Amino acid sequence: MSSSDDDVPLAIRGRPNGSSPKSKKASPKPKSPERITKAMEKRLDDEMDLDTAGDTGGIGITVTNTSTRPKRKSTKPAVKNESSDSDVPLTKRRKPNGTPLKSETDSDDDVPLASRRGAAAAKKPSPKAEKAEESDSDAPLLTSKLSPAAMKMLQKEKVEVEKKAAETAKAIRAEKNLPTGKRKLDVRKEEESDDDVPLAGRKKVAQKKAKTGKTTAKKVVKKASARAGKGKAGKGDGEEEEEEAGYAWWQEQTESDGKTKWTTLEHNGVMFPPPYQRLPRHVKMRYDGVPLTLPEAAEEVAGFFGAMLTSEHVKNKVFCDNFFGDFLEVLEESGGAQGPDGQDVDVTDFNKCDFTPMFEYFEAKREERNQLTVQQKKDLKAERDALEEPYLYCRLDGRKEKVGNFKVEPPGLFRGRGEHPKTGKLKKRVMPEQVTINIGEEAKVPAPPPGHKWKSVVHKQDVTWLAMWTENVNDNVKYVMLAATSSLKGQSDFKKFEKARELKGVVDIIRKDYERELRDKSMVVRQRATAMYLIDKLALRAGNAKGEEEADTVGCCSLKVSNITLRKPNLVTFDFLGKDSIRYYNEVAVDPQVFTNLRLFKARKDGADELFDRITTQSLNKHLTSYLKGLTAKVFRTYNASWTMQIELAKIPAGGSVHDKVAAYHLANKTVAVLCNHQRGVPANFAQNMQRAIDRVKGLRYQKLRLKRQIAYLDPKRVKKMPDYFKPDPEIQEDFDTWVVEHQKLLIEQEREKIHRKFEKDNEKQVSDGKPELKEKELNERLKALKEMEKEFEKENKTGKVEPKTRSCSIEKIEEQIKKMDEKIKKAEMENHVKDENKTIALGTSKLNYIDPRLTVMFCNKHNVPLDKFFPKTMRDKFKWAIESADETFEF
DNA sequence: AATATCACTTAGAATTCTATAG
DNA sequence: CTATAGAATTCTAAGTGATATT
Repeated sequence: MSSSDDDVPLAIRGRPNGSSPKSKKASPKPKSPERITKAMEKRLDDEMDLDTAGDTGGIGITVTNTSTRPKRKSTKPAVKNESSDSDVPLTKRRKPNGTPLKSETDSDDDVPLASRRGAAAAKKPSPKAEKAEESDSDAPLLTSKLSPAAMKMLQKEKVEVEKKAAETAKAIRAEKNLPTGKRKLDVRKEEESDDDVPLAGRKKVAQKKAKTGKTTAKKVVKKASARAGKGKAGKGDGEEEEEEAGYAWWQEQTESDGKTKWTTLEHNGVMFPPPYQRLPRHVKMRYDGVPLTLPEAAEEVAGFFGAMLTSEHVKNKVFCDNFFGDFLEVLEESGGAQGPDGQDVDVTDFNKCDFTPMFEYFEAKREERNQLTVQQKKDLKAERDALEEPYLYCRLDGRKEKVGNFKVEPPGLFRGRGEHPKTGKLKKRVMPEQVTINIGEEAKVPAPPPGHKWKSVVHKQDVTWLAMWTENVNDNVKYVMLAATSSLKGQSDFKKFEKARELKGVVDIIRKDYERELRDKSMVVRQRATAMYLIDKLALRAGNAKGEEEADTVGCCSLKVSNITLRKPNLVTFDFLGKDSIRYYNEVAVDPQVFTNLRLFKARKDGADELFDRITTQSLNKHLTSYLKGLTAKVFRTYNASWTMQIELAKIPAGGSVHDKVAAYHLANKTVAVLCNHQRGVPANFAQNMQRAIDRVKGLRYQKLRLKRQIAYLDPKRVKKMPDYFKPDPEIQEDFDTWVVEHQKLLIEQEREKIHRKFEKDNEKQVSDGKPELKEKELNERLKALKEMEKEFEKENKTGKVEPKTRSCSIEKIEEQIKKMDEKIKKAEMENHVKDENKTIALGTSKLNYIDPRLTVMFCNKHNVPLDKFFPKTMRDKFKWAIESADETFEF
């Protein structure tokens, strides 16, 4: 059983000397020397800074010694019983957020599909980590998991990809009549001037014009016909449609100064959550077995926890402590708890609290809601929709635009990810008095709820938010902004991808520069070059400094010494918690100079010290800006993701079914997701579902065998002629005789249920038709079929033959059926395999944020695949600009 | 220069909807 | 038709990076 679970609940880390809540950690003096000498590099070899453990061949993992583990590791939970976690079903295991050592690895795995790579899988540190390791062969990573030969292939491929990138860059510059020289000054100037074109490159405009002309024309036709068809549907009809169609900003060439986001803005403010409704009197939490009567405010907070009893959060000590602390505070403020006789009860011990009555009440409520008829549900929904209606849209510069999160976040318990020190704290109800409204000067200010007023009303035209408040747990600002489908968001999305495409034009120079600077004498330069290398090759995030009161996670610039392990000759193991406390685990063969540098940066530091102690994200970004205005570390992620996608998509051959194309696209998508380390938790009952799916396929194989056995029945000579053909598929051969009996029982059982259900239904019908109920006799009559089945199975098991049900059944027809069955089996098996492979990989994030949507449009056009195979409704809305401006010729 | 503030994008989990296998 | 699995959507936390402040 995974011991990684044990890492979840940790004691709250005390914050020394009441530093200001938001202060970022004070950067200590750099420990690394300012200049690097040859001697220092030489000396590295004499120092014991490398892990010498392990034979070279192995993926054997070096266990970092305890002193270099992050603090987080060494802080052991005060109370922790090992056994409690082992009760958690496999499938509910939490992802390993705790940077477990390899040795803590779960040896038992989530029921794997047959094809699991043996040794490698067994050694994996955790399911999460596995993903990182299992990087697809196409991922631009040099993963040491692979055989030396495969590694070489990979390396070669990576080189190819970069070569291609360099060629592209040169081509771009050549097109601009620029020298292809190294002097970046020239390039920089050009890029900068180019950047003044706010949207697409000027050259593209003409091309786009032509394209969009087409679509516009089409639309006009459609609209006209729609109007004609509707006839007298309404006079404002045409106008309405114009409204809904939205603003095709990508067809305009208007330049904005990039500062002003709007000139007029009207909206209806925000929607507050409904007020708290008290629980029925009989629903009470218990304290030491005694039902408590709580004041309204305290009851609400208790309910927040009570509703979560099945969540993983309640197993987290920090979460419980934080909740309980805040609960007690509210309880005291609101007057305290009473027992059944009205006596005061002093609540002090979390462990004496029992929230199950509340939990059960909420569950019952939910079930009740579930039981409503379809119509009732519809009515309820309509009611809700009517309430939301006023907030759905705003009017920005006269245009109707969709608003995103117009609902004020309801109170609840803060669900911080990973080891967030504040997780579980009470998120208080937001009052109108805390909300600032941003709206046009001319516009009518939305009325605050009766008896309340807004904190303030502002008219900031340089921002896009409509309303704002500060949340109480982390003092973070929450904004109400437009939806992703809005033109404002669309434009900035477009700009993001255009910036990444601009990077194409300079990326080769940047790469040459940092490769050279890997050997620079200056520590600052060398650290910067090394960080650039990691950001570029591994798509690491920038890694801004973080505060004391946040989860302890890192990105590139904030990597700690303990996050990397080095093994000669040039293997680096990255193991750290990144954004959202998602583990990044990767073993990579790096450029030898990078390896040397990392050794140098680690030298004479503690595990908790910063690896890159002389650079910051700001200094790194400042440097990047000198190549290209607006170039920052995050652009590399976008660039590498989209570029990788383009390369992967280009590999997909023409021809084949739509199904094949879809699968191939998803595979390309997966490559990108792995590159970006996008992971997801395995759904609670994944293993169970998987097993069911596998059993279903086995069942199909048996059905296939039965078809063959029909042939055996019709033409017994064949069995002699080709005995192998009549054997069960190899996949079910093992213990077939035992299995098949079990399976047959199951089939009979299923049939029995079916008959029962049918009987009951028929009975209901009889009753509603005013006829007498069916007799028990009738049921028994029907159940006789089961006996028949049983007999047939017995006979089949003896003879290996099945009598066809229908007379007119030719061998040819049966063979046809077998073929169909084979296809069905193959498809189901493929799907199961993919499902298992992707169980921990989140494809959505890269599709939504990193892969230029025009690539998907290009792919669909080129291969004639409907776009909705990849973009669901909301994405099609969000990427409307891409859908209407790209065709099969688009190149990132 | 450090750091605080602000605005915005990116992210996985949780919830709701829906398609389809049974 | 209905239960369920998976897809889609919603929610809000957690990043990045620009700019203001000290």
